[in-house]
Amino acid sequence: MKTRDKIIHAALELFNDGGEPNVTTNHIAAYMGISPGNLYYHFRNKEEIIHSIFDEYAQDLRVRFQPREEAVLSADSLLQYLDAVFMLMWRYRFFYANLPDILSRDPVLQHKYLEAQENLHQDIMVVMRHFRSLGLVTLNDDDLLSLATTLKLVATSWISYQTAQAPEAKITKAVIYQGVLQMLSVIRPLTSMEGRDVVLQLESHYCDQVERDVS
Amino acid sequence: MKTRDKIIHAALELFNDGGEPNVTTNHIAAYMGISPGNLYYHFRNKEEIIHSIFDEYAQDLRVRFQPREEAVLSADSLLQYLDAVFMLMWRYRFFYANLPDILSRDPVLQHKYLEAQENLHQDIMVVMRHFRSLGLVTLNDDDLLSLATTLKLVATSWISYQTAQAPEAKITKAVIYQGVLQMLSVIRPLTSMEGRDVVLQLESHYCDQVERDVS
DNA sequence: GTCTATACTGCGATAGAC
DNA sequence: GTCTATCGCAGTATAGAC
Repeated sequence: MKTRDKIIHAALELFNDGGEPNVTTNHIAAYMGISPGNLYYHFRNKEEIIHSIFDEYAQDLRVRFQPREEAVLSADSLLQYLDAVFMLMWRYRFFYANLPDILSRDPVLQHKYLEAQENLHQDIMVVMRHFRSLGLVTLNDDDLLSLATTLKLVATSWISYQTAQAPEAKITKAVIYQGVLQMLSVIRPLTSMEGRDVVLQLESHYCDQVERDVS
Repeated sequence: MKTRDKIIHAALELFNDGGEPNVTTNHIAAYMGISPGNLYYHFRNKEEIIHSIFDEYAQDLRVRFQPREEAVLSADSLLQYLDAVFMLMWRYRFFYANLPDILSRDPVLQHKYLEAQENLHQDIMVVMRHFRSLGLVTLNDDDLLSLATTLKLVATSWISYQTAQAPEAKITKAVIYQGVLQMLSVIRPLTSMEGRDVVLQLESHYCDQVERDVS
């Protein structure tokens, strides 16, 4: 692997582990056993490293969140869809842990982020309207929008909410799965009979995942 | 007013306005027209200033969130209750904008925060059980807990979620009110007939507030 | 209590040899 | 491409005069 890529991956690892604000370029270099100078040969500055990570993330997000017809048709394929999305959150968790901070320091990144969010919002609305047309939820347009906002908020804030509530605890996959469960608990009261079955199925699956991950 | 208190209030103002990480002790001193040395005569360090602000906040929170019997009995007094709480969020909004960051740098504050949260959680549960016993919502114990989590999450994350979505926009009271509306939209689907009336009343009130604040 | 001046620190970043 | 050495800066914090 190229040094440049190694730097990106080392940085991602350290950011996820220690929080982006606490990881300096020197830390990254030391961790890799290369010199600071070498790091700066490959990247103009720390921002550029973060940008590179974000670009990977945004591309992944875009691909995985692409609404796929089959994902909405069965509980099982919906599950694949959710899994993919939340593994993405896990992989780039440092980002979710300090979003306002990171964005406020970097207008260019802020802009990229907004574009990605816009995209995401469209995709979510498509999926949710699809649910509605299948009769799994019964909501008017306003309620659908509120729900989308709540779900996005839970998803993007879950990690930082949890670290604020239980700081000593590391962010584990179990924490992520609990976030999915929280989202499902928001959706459940809004479902029809058929929809409820799907949600309950998903809930029991993610409960198992939490169990497995804790033990 | 004592210099010490002036420092606290100047810091609160600057933190709210510019974000705590971007405000240094020098900024505070310059803003007040005193010397950095003088500031450090009154406070050992920046942390201690933040602690003082947090102590004021925690005390306010405790008092205002104290469940009052009458607050739950009519939509009107419930509204007083909500207003008081959200004005508190407004007054100390810098805190909500950077919670994970601020806490991760300061274990003592983290601990104080957890105590305050524990308290808050108890109070919320009391209020919600009261709602249930009045027949305004129909939920089992698990659902009640999920709802509490979602509401706390929306409340604590709303400001940072909004700043991430619309960074250039200042945090105004309208933003806070929209947060209340978001919470109400979460509650609405869970209410009984009578409960729904109360929620709708509250929603129309906060809609008016948003309107008024925008214009 | 308040000031001025300054020391200390850690991080971001660069220069120049190899 | 990689290293060593080092600069500059911003922010925290202190010393000592008034």
